[in-house]
Amino acid sequence: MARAATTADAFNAVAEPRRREILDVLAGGERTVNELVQLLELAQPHVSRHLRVLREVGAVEVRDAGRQRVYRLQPRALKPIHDWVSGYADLWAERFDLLEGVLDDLRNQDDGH
Amino acid sequence: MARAATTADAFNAVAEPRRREILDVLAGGERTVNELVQLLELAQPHVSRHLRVLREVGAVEVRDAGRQRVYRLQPRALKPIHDWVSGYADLWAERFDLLEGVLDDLRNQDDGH
DNA sequence: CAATCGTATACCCATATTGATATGTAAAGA
DNA sequence: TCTTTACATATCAATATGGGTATACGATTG
Repeated sequence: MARAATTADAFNAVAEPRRREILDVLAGGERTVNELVQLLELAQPHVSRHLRVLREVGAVEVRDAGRQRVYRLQPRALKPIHDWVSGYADLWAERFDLLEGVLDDLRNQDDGH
Repeated sequence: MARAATTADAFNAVAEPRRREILDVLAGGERTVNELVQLLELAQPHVSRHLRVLREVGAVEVRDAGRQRVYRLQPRALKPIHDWVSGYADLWAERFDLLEGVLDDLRNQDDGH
């Protein structure tokens, strides 16, 4: 069995840095494929394929405008990621680091004896 | 060129559901490899390899305890993910959805004429 | 020292990937 | 209608993957 498809879920889709860049650009407003090509300095077919992946996980939506296709962000698709990682956000807060330090010290003292 | 390595960064490491499960378990406290094997119902070599990936991105740390190896969470490694996705968190808030709806309506009216 | 336990690593396989390039297609313009 | 524009898709190559299984290795135990 191979690695999960990038279209499997938002986690996989967003693992690719280029796709995160695309989303970052779209966060600033709708964009045409060509606009993305120029902004990201990527080949057009690559942009199209990245957009396809993002579409399949629901992170972007398309709208036809003549012979252009306008993509826009659909940030809700990122919510599962946010929900998951937020559960860890507390754990690296400073106060927890301090606590962790204390606990480490206690452990080391135990090891020492 | 193939897909980026899972060890390239936290985003890639965490794209695998099994690795997220491992982190979720470790969020509850340190665990031995065997404990993870039993909790996750995965083959031991697979757990070991997943742990290796998580180690390489700094998401877990190991401690030797006799012939066992105790893994613990290092949540700081997930901070880049949280930082990135938090930028989108506002965008799916209800009030923004409402605003978005209004904007869509306006756009459609324009298209109609 | 031999046997066993707890982990890590090596190997094989099937698969999905990204980049590059070429080609197909629908819309707009001459 | 022919051409150009704007995208999407197909194909090829190289590669990293995760699962399965076998095996190697260090620590503990007898």
